[in-house]
Amino acid sequence: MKIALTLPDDEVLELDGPLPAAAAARAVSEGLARRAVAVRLDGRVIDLHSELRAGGRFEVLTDNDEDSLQVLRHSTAHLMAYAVQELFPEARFAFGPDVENGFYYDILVGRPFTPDDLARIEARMKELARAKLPFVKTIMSREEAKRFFAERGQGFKVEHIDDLPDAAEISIYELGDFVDLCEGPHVPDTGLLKAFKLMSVAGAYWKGDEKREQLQRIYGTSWFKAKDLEAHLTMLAEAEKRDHRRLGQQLGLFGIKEDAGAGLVFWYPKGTVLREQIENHWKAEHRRRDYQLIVTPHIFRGELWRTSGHFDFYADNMYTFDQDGQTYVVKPMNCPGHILVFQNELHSYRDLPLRLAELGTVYRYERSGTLHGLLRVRGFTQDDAHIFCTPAQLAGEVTKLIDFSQELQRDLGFNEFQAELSVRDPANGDKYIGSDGEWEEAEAALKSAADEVGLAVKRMEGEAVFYGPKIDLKLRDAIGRLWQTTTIQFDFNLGRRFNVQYVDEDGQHRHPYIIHRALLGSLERFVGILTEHFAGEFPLWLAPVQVAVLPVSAPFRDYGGQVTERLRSAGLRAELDTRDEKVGYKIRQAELQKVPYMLIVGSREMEQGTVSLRSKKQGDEGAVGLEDFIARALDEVSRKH
RNA sequence: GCUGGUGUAGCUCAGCUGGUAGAGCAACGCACUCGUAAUGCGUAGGUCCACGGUUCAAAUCCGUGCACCAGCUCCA
Repeated sequence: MKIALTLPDDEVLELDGPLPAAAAARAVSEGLARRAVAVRLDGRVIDLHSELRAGGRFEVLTDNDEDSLQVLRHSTAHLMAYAVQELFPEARFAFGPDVENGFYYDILVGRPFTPDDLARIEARMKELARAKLPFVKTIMSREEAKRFFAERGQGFKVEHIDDLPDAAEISIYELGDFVDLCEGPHVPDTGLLKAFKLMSVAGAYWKGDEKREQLQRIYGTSWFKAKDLEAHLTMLAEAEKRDHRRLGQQLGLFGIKEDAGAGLVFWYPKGTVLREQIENHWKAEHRRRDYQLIVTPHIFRGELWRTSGHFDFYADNMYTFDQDGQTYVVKPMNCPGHILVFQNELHSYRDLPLRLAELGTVYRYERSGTLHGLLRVRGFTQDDAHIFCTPAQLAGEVTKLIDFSQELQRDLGFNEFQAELSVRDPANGDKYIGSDGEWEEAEAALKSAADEVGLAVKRMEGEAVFYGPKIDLKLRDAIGRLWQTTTIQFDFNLGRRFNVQYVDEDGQHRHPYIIHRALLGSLERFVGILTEHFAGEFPLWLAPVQVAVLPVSAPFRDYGGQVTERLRSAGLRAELDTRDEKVGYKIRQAELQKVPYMLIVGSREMEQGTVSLRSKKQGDEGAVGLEDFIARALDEVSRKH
């Protein structure tokens, strides 16, 4: 039989089939075949050993292809499982997929893996890899496969087979003495597995279910080339250096105090300055866009949370207390408060869209294991707003929001964003509040708004919360990581529950649409991200200390004092280092504190009325006039970068 | 919440198999009066996370709780 393969350049290659994919690759090009890792047929990646029985779009994948990395990583997971099986014959294997940057395998063994075990496993993997063992695929019937794994005590595999759809082809892969249930694909042999490293071990549940067995998950990373592995490890080291928890302490920005409680953030003087800059900018930008800023209480009576429905859903996560026979709730959200403000007067359609904004501090009980520095806390300040609008205003408001979000975050140093549109789970319809029509309308508004600002949106089926669809924005930081910040959510729930109304043109009372949104997410989380993004070297307008004035020795303190005072009167945040230390020491301290500018003053400067400028970016820049420096610094502040 | 690890001076950490604690930085004092990433000497500083247990003796071993770290699960 003839098999027609359409190559990426649209050329069609006719071959006698069936034939192994590797042979087809050789027919395309010998050189390419030597570098082949797998092939892609009609979009599906398959391994080189597999027989081609039909034609289609055909592509040979080399180590340059992103899909090849996935194949490599999944194959490394098998190699690891093989090594584990040899060292721990009683091991029972669960899932072992590839993930971003690597792979893991969930394994059940009688005792915890130690770092020492990981070293042994890795060493054994290296030995096995050098043997260039082939990955051999075999198709089995369902019953045969179940019997096979049952005989070997691999209960998870048997259970997995039962979960596979009836139509699924059941295949196993042999790698030396290790046999695994797997649909593939894999690299041809272990010779390609060279640049890998086992990273860590952590607990994980069988099928992600807390009620099922807890397994040990070994994480590893795997690359085609040693230098890629190295680059990855360097990136991880870089991320560690940027860790906001470490920098928060080193730079005197923020921290968490065990005495006060987990997940509760203390903002130290310098961190408070940083936060204040962000808050001031945030407020100014909101006023400019016709938002009205409000302040609402931190605790509300329990009744309000019954009305809002939060008690039903989140009682376990709310901090409550009783006083005078009343239950109070420390607010976990600002919404009910904003609704009360809206309802303070009767609104006309002419008032809409009405935008209420608040830097509202909320508290939520989060499970202890989920807490993480400033990124996941129990008390945080949302940069919150609620927009009350008519159905006709919906799409326009969302467009404005997406624009606003990106503009605000660009001001703060981020330039790349991704968006996700979370919609209903069609299979679980009655979980949601609001009519089909409302959901469709809201979804369309979100989609068209994103389109209008040219933002690509990934549709997340079933990811919406019960009260409405939402669009989330993620930013990409300086070392390529994505962080979710902005969320724009429709709320079909609160308007009804609180019976929020406005008077329309025709005199009828109608429910406005409510959009709930946070652009930065929370100040705590955002400052954590910001700190890692800039590695603590904040742009001048945000830097807690902008200028350090360093007298060369004691006689020049007075002159340094005058310089400092002038800087402060010009609106710059300057500090004078009066310590009895050599100038080299003071410079080092200012460098470690990541102060953008240092002004060194001694006899020369005092005589000429200048300062000697040293910038964090360029080092020694020589003598400059104080007023010239001030002009330059103020300009930099106003440009925000 | 779960699995594993960790908790020692303000900070970063050392302290082997049990014999009541140590370094660097920071702080403070003295000397030096200093020119672009650490001047020298000295002083002070600890409920070894908390509570209970084992032991003649616990920072060290055991239990419980709390906190932190890596993940899992969760995140209005």
